Amino acid sequence: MGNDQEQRHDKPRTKGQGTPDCRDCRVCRSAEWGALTDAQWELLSSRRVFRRYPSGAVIHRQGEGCTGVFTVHSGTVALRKTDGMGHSVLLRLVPAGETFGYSDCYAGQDYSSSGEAMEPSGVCFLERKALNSLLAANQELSRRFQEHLIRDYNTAKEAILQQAWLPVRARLAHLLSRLREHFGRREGGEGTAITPPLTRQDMADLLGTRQETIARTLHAMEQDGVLVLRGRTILVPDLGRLEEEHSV
Amino acid sequence: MGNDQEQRHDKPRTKGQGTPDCRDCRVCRSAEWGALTDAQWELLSSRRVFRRYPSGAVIHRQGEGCTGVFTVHSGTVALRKTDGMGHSVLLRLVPAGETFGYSDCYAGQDYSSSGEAMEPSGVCFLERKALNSLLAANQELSRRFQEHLIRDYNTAKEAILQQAWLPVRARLAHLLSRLREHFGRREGGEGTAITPPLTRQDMADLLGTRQETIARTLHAMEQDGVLVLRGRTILVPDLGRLEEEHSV
DNA sequence: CGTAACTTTGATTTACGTCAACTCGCGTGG
DNA sequence: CCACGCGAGTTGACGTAAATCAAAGTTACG
Repeated sequence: MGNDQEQRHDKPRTKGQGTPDCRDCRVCRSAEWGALTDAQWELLSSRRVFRRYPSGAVIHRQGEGCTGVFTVHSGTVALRKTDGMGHSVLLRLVPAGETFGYSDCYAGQDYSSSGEAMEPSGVCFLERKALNSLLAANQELSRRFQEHLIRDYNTAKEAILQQAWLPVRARLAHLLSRLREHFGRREGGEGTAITPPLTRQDMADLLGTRQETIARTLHAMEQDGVLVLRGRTILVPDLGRLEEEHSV
Repeated sequence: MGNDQEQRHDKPRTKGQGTPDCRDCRVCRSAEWGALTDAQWELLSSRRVFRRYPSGAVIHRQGEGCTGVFTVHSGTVALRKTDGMGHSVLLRLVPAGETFGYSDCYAGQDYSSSGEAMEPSGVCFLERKALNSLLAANQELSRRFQEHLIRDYNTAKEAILQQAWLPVRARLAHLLSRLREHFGRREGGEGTAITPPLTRQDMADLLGTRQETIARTLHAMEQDGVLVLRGRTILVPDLGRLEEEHSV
């Protein structure tokens, strides 16, 4: 049993083609890396390796020795954790601009999860050694990474509480609310359209449930007028209505 | 609905009586604090506040502004996270020697969980300000705390995976294996006795299930010869047998 | 334009939650 | 010293959310 997570483990295509110039890279310059001085930024630029991954490609594999950190330049990456029996969950989605692999890298442990591209993505890789020298040289960089780590930890703790107490429907509503932040856009008429790069299976893996349950719950919510399904995009007429489904 | 978690919130007795001398304190000198120089140790000693808590007392409350970190000197503390609807889980147990509250303190956020004594416990408190100056002065201290944080984060990620895929029985077996590390002692005859300071309700809160389910599952395991129940202590004749129940 | 991946829907099962009764210490106070 | 109450633990009967199994239907893309 277990779902066939191997479906995704294919062709980690590594073309250096179209490497964007780090100098102009606004997206990467934000967040943690914004703490770097110009000189440090030069070092980073010279050591970075840019790679493109097609949708579904594996960026790093759980259990491999951690060799460095990755910053998402474009697209979306998911971190998948698998146990010894073929079960897996998606721990989180990494949107463009965010860095992942930090905690494994800092602790010097093997990757504790796999990274996979949810859509065609561009990712910058920075070797562990280079990261460490930047961290040693820049206190502020270190501080920012640690705060990011704490946010992720807090999110994980929230997830544990929710998984223990909330039914699938409430967790799904919560997920959609969060997905809206990155994948939602206001529709003129009325309401918000959310188009995450996720299959039903992916949503199930995020919530620790099954794809059939996601389909059914989504349709139940449509019946209740909370949302409208249009292929892979989910239309939410009233966000307040969606949020009533959780938190309270 | 919700379980009556208020049952515990009583008498945070604060007597300075019997404050142990930090100078000789082996238990606190270990772990993260072992990184301190003698001078820094003096500072720590002078700023620390020692408090005793009876079983069930609340040490800090989720949602309150984080004022500092706590190091368990003796006894055991549990970190409980509650949502807006009276539901709660135990995120982790903090055994003697370990420090808690670090991540909230570092991020400068409110306590993200409550700390409660599971048995009569002695706890040292260190103000945020003092911690920060120690962290600023001692790179190694900072490193150790960050590594502790990463371990906790990894544990949380494991818990998410387990909660999603493992049935209660397997999670319970896993819990007992971990409890053995701190609360187990070898019995002469044959086997290991585990006596954690936990009620059935506490175990349920650790696994995200109900007390009745814990009782039933424990008895089912006894039927199957995996363990023997003797009041609050759990006798495990064959640890290998217990571990077969999970991981595989 | 055909095949594989994804989605939906239905029927059935099951692990676990819920509700409720009853027992067993254990400490408190009459 | 016994009665009482209360929290912890156990056990049974029952309900149900969600998993499982199975089979269409649909979309996407080589």
